[in-house]
Formats: sequence, C-alpha cells, structure tokens
Amino acid sequence: MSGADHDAGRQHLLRKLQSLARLSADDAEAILALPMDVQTWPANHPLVREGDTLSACQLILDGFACHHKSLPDGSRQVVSFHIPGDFLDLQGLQLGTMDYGVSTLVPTVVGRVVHTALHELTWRHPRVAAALWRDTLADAAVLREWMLCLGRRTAREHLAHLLCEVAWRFSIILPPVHSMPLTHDDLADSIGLTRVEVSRELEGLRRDGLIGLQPSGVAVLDLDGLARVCDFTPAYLHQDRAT
Amino acid sequence: MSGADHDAGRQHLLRKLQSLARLSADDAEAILALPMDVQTWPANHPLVREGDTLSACQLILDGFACHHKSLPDGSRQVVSFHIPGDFLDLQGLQLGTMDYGVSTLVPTVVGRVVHTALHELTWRHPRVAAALWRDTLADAAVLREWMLCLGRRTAREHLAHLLCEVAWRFSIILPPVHSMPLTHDDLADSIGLTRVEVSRELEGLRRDGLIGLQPSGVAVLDLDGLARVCDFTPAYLHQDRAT
DNA sequence: CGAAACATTGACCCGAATCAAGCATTGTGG
DNA sequence: CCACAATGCTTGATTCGGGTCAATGTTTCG
Repeated sequence: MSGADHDAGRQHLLRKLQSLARLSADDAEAILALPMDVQTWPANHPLVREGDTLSACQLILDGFACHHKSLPDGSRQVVSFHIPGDFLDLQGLQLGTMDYGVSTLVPTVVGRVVHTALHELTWRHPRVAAALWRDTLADAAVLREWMLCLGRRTAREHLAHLLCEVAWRFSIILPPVHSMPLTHDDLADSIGLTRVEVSRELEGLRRDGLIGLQPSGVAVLDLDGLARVCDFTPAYLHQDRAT
Repeated sequence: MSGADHDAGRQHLLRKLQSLARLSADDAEAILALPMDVQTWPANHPLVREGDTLSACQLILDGFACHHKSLPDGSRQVVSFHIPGDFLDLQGLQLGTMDYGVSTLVPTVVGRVVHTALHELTWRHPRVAAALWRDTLADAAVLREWMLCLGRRTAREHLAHLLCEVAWRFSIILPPVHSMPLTHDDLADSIGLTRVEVSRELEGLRRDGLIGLQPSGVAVLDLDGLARVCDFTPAYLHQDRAT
C-alpha cells in the first residue's frame, strides 16, 4: 500500500476522464487531490449489496470487480466488469438506493471518496462533471452490447465476445496474453449460462487454438480469430486508441 | 400539431428533470425555451441508424419508440422503450457515433434540438446537466434489470416482467388498462425470443386471466397477479411515486 | 495429508427454436 | 362494396441447444 500505488490508480481515473473531456490543469489537480480512504479487500468480497444506500463512492485503484443482480431463487447475473480507474458506484452519488451489487473478483484496492467531496468536485469543475456523465453513457453502451449478446448470440459467440472485450480492456493496463482471473462460474454468471456449458464451450475454443486453458485462468491466444467467431467490433466501447 | 401539443411534450421533460434535481425557475424556463424543430413520423420509422453521427437530439413529444441493436445475420434486440419526455439520443451529444438504432413503434411526434442549444443549456444550467446525468444513470439501471431478465428469467417470467414495466411506465402518461401498441414481433425482439414463443406464452397468461388479447394489442388486466408471476419490483426504475 | 474449491465429462431431459400450415384483421384499388 | 393482398397471429410436429444430474478429476492451501 505505498503512496505510489494510490497514485497509479488515480492516474488511471485522470487519464480516462481526460480522454472524455478537455480538462484544465486545475480540473486535473482537483481530481488528483480527491480525499480518499484506501482499503484492500480479498477476492470475491462484496463491496456493495443490492438495496444499499451509500455515502461514499469507491474507486478501483488496483484489481478487478463486477456489478451483479440476483433473483430470489439465488441465480445471479453479472452485468459489468470494472478495472482500475473506474468508480464502482457512481450511481449511489445521484440516485437513492443501489439496484445492483458490487463484488471483487481478485484481491482489490479501492479508494473511498465521500459523496460531499465528489459533489463539491462536480459543482466546482463542470468539465469534470461532463466527463463523468460521458463515462456513464459509455458504460451504458457496454450494457447494451451485453444485452445483444444475451438475447441474440449463441453460447459460443457470447463467450468469445466476452473474452474479446475483457482482453481488449485489460490490454490497456496489463501486458498482453495475460491470463484472465475469471472462474467458470464467473463466466457463466456473465453470459447467462451454466458452469457446465461454459466448460464445454471453452474446450471447443481451446481445441480451435483460440485460447489457452491454464490453472490461473483463460488466456486469449488469437484475438483476431476469437473476434471472427463472434463478430467483435470494439466501437461500442467508445474508446479511441490504436487497435 | 398545435402549439399546445408541443407544450405537453416539453412539460413531460420538465417534470421528469424536476423529479431528478431541484431546478430553479430560471432552469425551468430555459428548458421550456429550447428551440425545437417538430416532426411527425409514422409507426415503425427509423429515427437513428447504428453508426450515425448526429448534430441534434430528438425529444419524444408524443408517441412511443425503442432503441435496438442488430447482428449481421439480421437478428435484432430491442434494448429499451421510450415515452414522451425522453430524449432518444442524448448519447449523440456526448459520444461520437451511435452504437444503437432508434425506431418509432407508433406514430410519433419528436422535437429536434440542435446540439449547440443543448450544450449551451447544460453549460449555463449545471443543475439541468446534473438532472440529465441522473436520467442517464436511471436509464442504465433499467438496462441492468433487462439483462437480469435476459440471462436468468424464463420466457414467461420475462414476458410478464416486460408487460409490468411497460404498464407501469405508461400509467404515468396514459389511462390504466390501455392496451399496449406492441406487436408480437416487438415483444419477441425485446425479450430475446421468437414470435412463436411469445404467442404461446401470451396465450398462457391470458388463460390465467392476467392479460387480455385484443386486436389493438395486449391489455394488462391484473397487474398484481402479473407482478407475482415474475417478482416485479419497480425500485429499479428509480421513480418515486405512489404505486 | 486431507479438505475445499474448481473443472471436466457423460447420460438424459426440457424449454424454446424451427418449420410449416392455416386463420384473422386491416387496408387498398377496382 | 367486395376482392384480395399484406400483415400479423395461432397452432402443431419436430429438432436442437443448453440445462440438469451425477460421478470423477485436478489444484490449491491450511
């Protein structure tokens, strides 16, 4: 938990917001100066429960987390993944109760920023507020693509699409061909299928040489090949950068 | 197309934004004064195509429309419904290209507001900008609930849930027990199933006395009964009002 | 070493898709 | 005013993707 670690997490946030709006030096300084209470959590730890009302937002400084919703019968749907630089519960700043839960997927470091500090930031720095709004819009675009996957793609296409997306987003912050720390249960809850079917489809993709199955997780070996399986087009991520 | 009609549509927008943020009289006046180019379209008319880049936002003044995405093979997923007072393409104001299409479902009147006017509005009226951000967050909450339906509910539960949501949202602007102007194809594209299965499940719900099937569309007869079928809880809509 | 968590595989089942035929409304032109 | 096309709805027979159940294998870690 060195100071440098926290700075790296804040820098991810700043870089993302700068890519979404033209920020002044003053805006940037205010973002980096946000008062933040740093906490470390293990993998699979709940950070927010459905129905909570919050008084602070949590920024991922290091690690990996997801949003999820559940049915009374216990079945669970993961609705999004989040990486360093993402706020996990910006919704709690603006709307009353949380309609989704948040959990870590790997050991994760978060920075808690009290709502008053964020309200002050957005009030004094309208361009930062605009950037956060755009970030919300970009997140919604990802939700829509996931809905298309859930409703209209086959199991294999959906799985391939998810792996493409995660590999693509991870490549911003991690070296390529890094294996992804997702269990088969995580993948199943993300694509709306069962663990058993995930196992079978992963085996199919492995046999085709598109992915590698290691104990540490799934590794994407042939991103272009995978993208061809599922017609992956990263435009919906609304992030401009060299592919 | 009388002036009164346009005012009704604007009033829906104003009322929604006032429920999301405490607006000043000046803020309200600016919203009602937005310069707007009024257009009328038939049912099933495309208003935005996937990939478009826009220079104006379209506000529904009267009617009913949806957002949808498609796969290369032509299959389509409806991702949200929109009613008078909703902007159909706020995303186009903040992000480059549209990742979804927009179509009318019934004859619809929209007001086109050029981006420059909206940028000026949000810049001069930060509370209006905050309200629009909250509106985006509330829309995203609906997308997440739809994902839960797509991934984890059965055909019957999902259909019942959709009917509950639409009936609930329509009740704000229409008399109750109004039949909903959705074809079986529209419903099928919304819940990620086929027209045939929609027909069978609707017949099941009708046999149980929960809905009525008329030529003009589906009418919800027993909202509480329907809600019990699918565990419908309107909290995710983030609209406080007497149920 | 043993327990717990995670992954794989096979046999069988079921919900929804597909294919196909026929019916009911609506609207249009002769 | 009727004919008939177009669109939308219903229903049955059959198929198939993915679920369920169950047994077994593999890591990881206390």
